[in-house]
Amino acid sequence: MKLITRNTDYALRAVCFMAKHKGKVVSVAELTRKLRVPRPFLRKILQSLNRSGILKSLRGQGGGFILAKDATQIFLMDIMRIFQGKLRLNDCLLKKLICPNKRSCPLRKKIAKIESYVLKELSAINIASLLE
Amino acid sequence: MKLITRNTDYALRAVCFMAKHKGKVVSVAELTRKLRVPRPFLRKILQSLNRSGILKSLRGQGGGFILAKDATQIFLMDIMRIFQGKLRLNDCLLKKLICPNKRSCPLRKKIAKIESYVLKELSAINIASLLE
DNA sequence: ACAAATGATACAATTATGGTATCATTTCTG
DNA sequence: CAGAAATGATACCATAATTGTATCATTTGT
Ligand code: FES
Ligand code: FES
Repeated sequence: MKLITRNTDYALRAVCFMAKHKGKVVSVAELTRKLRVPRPFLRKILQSLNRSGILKSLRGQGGGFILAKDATQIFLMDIMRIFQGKLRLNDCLLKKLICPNKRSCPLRKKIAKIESYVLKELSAINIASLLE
Repeated sequence: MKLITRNTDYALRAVCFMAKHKGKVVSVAELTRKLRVPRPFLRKILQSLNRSGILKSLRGQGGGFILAKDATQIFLMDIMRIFQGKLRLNDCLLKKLICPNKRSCPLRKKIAKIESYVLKELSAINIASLLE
């Protein structure tokens, strides 16, 4: 069971690279060379990051991508959410067959507690803290 | 991102049912009726639980399955591990491209911490606690 | 005008999940 | 002993999610 999927992974690499070269406009071509990530896939990923406001894009010759905010303001959870959706550990597959009344379902409660912890921790990790 | 997959779910339902009817030998036929789970799939699942020592099976006419241990001694994590493998949140996809030396990789450390928490919590939830 | 970049989007391959089918073996019952 | 009712083992199939590729349109610097 993976917590982080491939596209989140690639996105992280790209964002970290750009954080290390703050202020520089980086093209997909360069990122592909530096990160060894399949180029068309990386493009798609960067476009998502752009739409989500993590990156800004500059079109035309000499264009590329650049961080839209400071590295301390971009969190792991933000990026995960873009590519993996909302973190939902719960959601009760086991409809009422385990617990009599889902209102007070003990399993749901326990899993909800785990979920909120994971969420809190992932939300606290920012890109800047991954560089040093 | 699901924490619990379908087969774990079905397994949980079955085990909970059997825990409620402690001592009774239950056939797949009966479980299928009660849980509304596809029969051949459920068979496969129960056979796994048998091989893993969660259930005992009794073959031949009048046979079926029965819990191999007390419901307080069967933990959510045990069942998850059977169907979903080891919980690995970490494993560094992002090979050395983020962190200079993976020995002291800050991301790995943080994720390892989250993993161990999740593991601990899931390991503490036993079947008996889901019945009441 | 042209080249170099991204935007949008449709399509394809691979893998994981969820599920079915079948035949062999065991055991109870008459 | 014969036959039915159960599981054991295992191969196969279907669907969905993940991981990509390809292509054409648009923007922009020179
Ligand atoms: S197990 Fe789902 S509501 Fe309780
Ligand atoms: S991000 Fe993988 S070793 Fe650090």
